[in-house]
Amino acid sequence: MEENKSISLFLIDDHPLILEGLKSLLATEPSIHIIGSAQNGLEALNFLNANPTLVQVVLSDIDMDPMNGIDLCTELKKQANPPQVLLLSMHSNAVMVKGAIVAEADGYVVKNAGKDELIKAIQQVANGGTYYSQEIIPIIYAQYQKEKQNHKELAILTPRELEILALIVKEQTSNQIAEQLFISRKTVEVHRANLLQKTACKSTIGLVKYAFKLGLA
Amino acid sequence: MEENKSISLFLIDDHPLILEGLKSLLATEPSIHIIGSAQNGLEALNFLNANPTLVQVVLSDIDMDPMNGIDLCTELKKQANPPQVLLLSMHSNAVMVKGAIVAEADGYVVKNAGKDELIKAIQQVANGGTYYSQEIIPIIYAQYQKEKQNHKELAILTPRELEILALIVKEQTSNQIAEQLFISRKTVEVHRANLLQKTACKSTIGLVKYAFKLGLA
DNA sequence: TTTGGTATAAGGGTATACCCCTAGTATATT
DNA sequence: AATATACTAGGGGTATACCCTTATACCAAA
Repeated sequence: MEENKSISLFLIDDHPLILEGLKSLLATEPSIHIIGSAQNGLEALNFLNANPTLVQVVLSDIDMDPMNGIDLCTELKKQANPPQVLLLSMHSNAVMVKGAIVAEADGYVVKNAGKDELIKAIQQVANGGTYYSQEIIPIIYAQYQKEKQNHKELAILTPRELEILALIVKEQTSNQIAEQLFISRKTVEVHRANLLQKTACKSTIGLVKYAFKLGLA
Repeated sequence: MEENKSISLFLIDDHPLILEGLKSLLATEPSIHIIGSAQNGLEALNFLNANPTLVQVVLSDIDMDPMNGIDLCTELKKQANPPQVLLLSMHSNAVMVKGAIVAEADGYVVKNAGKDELIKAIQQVANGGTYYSQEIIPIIYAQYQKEKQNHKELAILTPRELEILALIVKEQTSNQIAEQLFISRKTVEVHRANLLQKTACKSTIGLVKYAFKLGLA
């Protein structure tokens, strides 16, 4: 079942210029015919829900509002006979790629791919396969490891320690934190000491930087 | 001098898909003919230097490497008879727009503009005019004010104070900073006091947050 | 030439951060 | 029942941060 019939494609991108560009680009490819297009995930979802089984492959940008490409994919894949979803993105952003995988996207193509690669990706997912641009794979892996690391580090800190860290970042002294939490200043100091030890920081300044790095501030 | 002759255009975008898309898009417009294209600023600059007076309008993306669209524009505008430069961007990012203005770009079109708007922009800059997408203007203004504020705050701090702030963020104590800068611990403490006073912070923690906010860390 | 800003330095004082130690209580986990 | 972990709390000590005031030297702008 290579390409006996032409593939029905639905295009989604919030930038009209790119949308029109992709249309022109793919218009010359006989194995693909474009059913329609939308400028955001919500609009696309409405069309696809109203016309099920019409579209084989959905080619969607990720950055959109309302409803980005990943959320659209998640919604589509909940259905009984979902179309194949091929996501397009500007960036080789690992978080996005991870999101795409979680959303069960059938493929992920970066925009600095060529026309040939795009067409190959469309054909591949249309045939029930997957297509992820080669270059993103190492990036996902690295970022994935890093994220795992962050979560592990956060898990070390107890709820109380996180609470106190938050107050430290708010420029509160140990005395103020103690009053606020109805505990002794000494207890706060114990938590501080544990925070320093667990995070391997030399001083409160390190804790603040740590909080920033983990996005707690 | 409306459009007696067709406009010679040079296209630059690092994403082949978008580049090819734009080509297809503009190919149908009789008032414009595409001379050539490049995938980054450096490549474009080389071509344009080798072939001066050939190109009337340069339509360039901003995010590129090596040499982004703004730097390319700056370089081009240094020359005797520079082409008109129309910049394209994904984002209505104020910093970029400001950069474009500083670089003396003749226009700035966001990618969620339509084909008609793009052609209008090209024609307008080809005729010696300028074209900035309507929607970005309020955003520039707001961000511009904010930036001015940031710069004003930064300007308050003397070079020495910035130097010491950087060391504070690196978790150095006053004694360590003093040793490192071959000055007295007391002097460092004076600088700290001035930093706290100028930034209206309560403690070193505030200074660290301040440094983060201003992108110094 | 005076004025103002910057950088330097010092003495003296209090509050805070951080170090060492011990130790009770509650809640899970095994 | 025993063990582990989190949270609580104390005593005692040193280093650091931060507050007050005063003071000198340099340089540039008014």
